[in-house]
Amino acid sequence: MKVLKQRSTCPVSTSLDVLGDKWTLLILRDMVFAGKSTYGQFLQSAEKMATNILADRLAVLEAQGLLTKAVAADKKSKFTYRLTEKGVDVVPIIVELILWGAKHCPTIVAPGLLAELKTGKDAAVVKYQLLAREQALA
Amino acid sequence: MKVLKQRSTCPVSTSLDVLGDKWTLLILRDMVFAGKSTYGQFLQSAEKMATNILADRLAVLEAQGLLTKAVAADKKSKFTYRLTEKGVDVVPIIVELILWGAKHCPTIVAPGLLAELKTGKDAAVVKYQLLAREQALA
DNA sequence: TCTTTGCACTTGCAAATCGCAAGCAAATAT
DNA sequence: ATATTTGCTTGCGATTTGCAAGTGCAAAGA
Repeated sequence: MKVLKQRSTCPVSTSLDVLGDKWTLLILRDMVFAGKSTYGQFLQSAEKMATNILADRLAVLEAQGLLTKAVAADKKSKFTYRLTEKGVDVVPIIVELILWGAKHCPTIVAPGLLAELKTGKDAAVVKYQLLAREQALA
Repeated sequence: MKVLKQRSTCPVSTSLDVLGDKWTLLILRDMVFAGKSTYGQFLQSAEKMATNILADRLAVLEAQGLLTKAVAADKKSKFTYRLTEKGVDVVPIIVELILWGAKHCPTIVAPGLLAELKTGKDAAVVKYQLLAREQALA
């Protein structure tokens, strides 16, 4: 079981203890905005994360209760990762990262999504959280 | 000059290229919510970051245009770091980290701040961004 | 003037983490 | 029976981190 060190009792610090690295939030992004749920799908992202890092981060996220791991419905040799409520709650953080990146860095965002976030951020957050919950039941 | 590698054109990824580590956002937190502006003040935080890491992150943040470095008004041997607009724009990200951490991890938040964020998040974001801009002029 | 103190880093080094390539075992597919 | 897919694990060199100590400069004190 993965144990994380808590550096202080500040909420920003404790959040970063879990989410503060270059890969963890990309996994959650893929689950929320690309509907991904398996190890193989996560590996195919543009950022090309290493297999050992992916395995490690999935274990941490499961240990921290942001996602659950279950045998896939179609294949016994496959696992399906789904977001818990604690995981669904990071959607607002990802949304803010999208907005900041889109504004200040050279990026490519799906134009529909960006417009949606700019005109009604709160509604969009609720929508993607609902979508994520629905996938968790599938 | 610090050069950052961009892993993809996804805005989440590019944001994490700059902000995605355990320390950078703590510096910005200290500037926004604790009014800190000097090397020595950053070192005094509860998380005890190493001096070389702090120097490196300040250089990256300056190179990336999130903050500016200037000789302090009172002492020529001191530097003052101030947020740019690009830096002020990360306030919403920090706010979401506070809310997630406060909800899901054992943390200690100033009760007034937490209530403020929960009852009127957008207003609170605007308020702390204004405060940060005022400090940047001081 | 000479010394001391405070501030902002820099340096050195062991330890931890990362990136990359390869290997492995169980479940399917052919 | 053999090959492929899937989800990891292992090894290892390179990079990054954490910790302690040192450096350079300006201002203050004696």
